[in-house]
Amino acid sequence: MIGITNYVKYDLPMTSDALIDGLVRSAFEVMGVLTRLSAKHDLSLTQLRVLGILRDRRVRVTDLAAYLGLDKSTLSGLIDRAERRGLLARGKNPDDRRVVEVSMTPAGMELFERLEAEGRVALEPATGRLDPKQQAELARLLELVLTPQ
Amino acid sequence: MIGITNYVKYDLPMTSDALIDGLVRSAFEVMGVLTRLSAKHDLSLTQLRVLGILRDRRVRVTDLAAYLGLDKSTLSGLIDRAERRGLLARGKNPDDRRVVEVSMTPAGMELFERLEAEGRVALEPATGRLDPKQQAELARLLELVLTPQ
DNA sequence: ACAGGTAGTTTGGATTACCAACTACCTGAA
DNA sequence: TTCAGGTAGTTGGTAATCCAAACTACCTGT
Repeated sequence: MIGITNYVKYDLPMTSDALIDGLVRSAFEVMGVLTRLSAKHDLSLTQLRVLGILRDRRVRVTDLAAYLGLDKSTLSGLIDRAERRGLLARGKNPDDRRVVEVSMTPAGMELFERLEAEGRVALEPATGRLDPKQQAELARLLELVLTPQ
Repeated sequence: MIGITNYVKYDLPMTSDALIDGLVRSAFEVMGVLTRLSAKHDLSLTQLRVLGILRDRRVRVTDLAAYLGLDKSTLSGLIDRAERRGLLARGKNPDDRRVVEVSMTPAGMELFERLEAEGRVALEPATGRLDPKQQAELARLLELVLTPQ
């Protein structure tokens, strides 16, 4: 039994607490920055995220909901408000008239690009603590962690 | 003018898009995991965060609000609900009777520890894509990025 | 042609968040 | 000692976010 226990123990992928802790803390840090940034422009974090997704795409509501892990009904209201502000537009799909395709307006694009630039500046104090080589290494490791499979 | 432009350009701390992108994407990834985890136990992300903060501390409402970047009134309701569920407790400070100190109950502690373990498992697919050496390196770089100054 | 399924919206309710106003309490200066 | 002004937290009002269930409009296969 002891042998089996040890086998299982050493066979387990032992992720260090430090890594989990770092990932969670950096997540909260980044979300804090993005939340403050969005709030400054009267956007919610989810709205910002939607803008980011629609940046170079035109997406149907169902796909947007699936991607964000939200209910379609949640998106309805969110899109309503963004449309009223002129940031997003609803479009019909001629092949299937049930489908609503959401896309960015020029105003939405402009706002998103401004937010993006401000985000870069806001994260600078953090990223600036690494030298270029470390930045590249961190980017590489995050890419690895994020890549499915 | 060209000279000045170039000077400014090269003097700027140029953070690569890849790093910003990685940080933001990993933040959303981690928040997604934590959100699903919290939801499974009928907690909000903020409640989970409060539990994490109170894990080994007893904190006054004002400090909690400042730390989370939220209004005190937001905390009032959140603490109400958590108290009603038996996860948190309000305590009086004898030195200053205006102060309310929030602390975790044993039930809150137990729930948080369960969440913590589940979080480790939920993040395993991501962290498991790195070998132990890479995990340590990523943890080190994140620590650097997160450390003020 | 129509039964059953899919895409979105609407409605209702809980939570989260803010601000402003309020209560209770503390502190320092007269 | 007193009391004016400040601080800690709560309450009430409003808006946004989110979900689930019910609904409308539309598509698809038999």
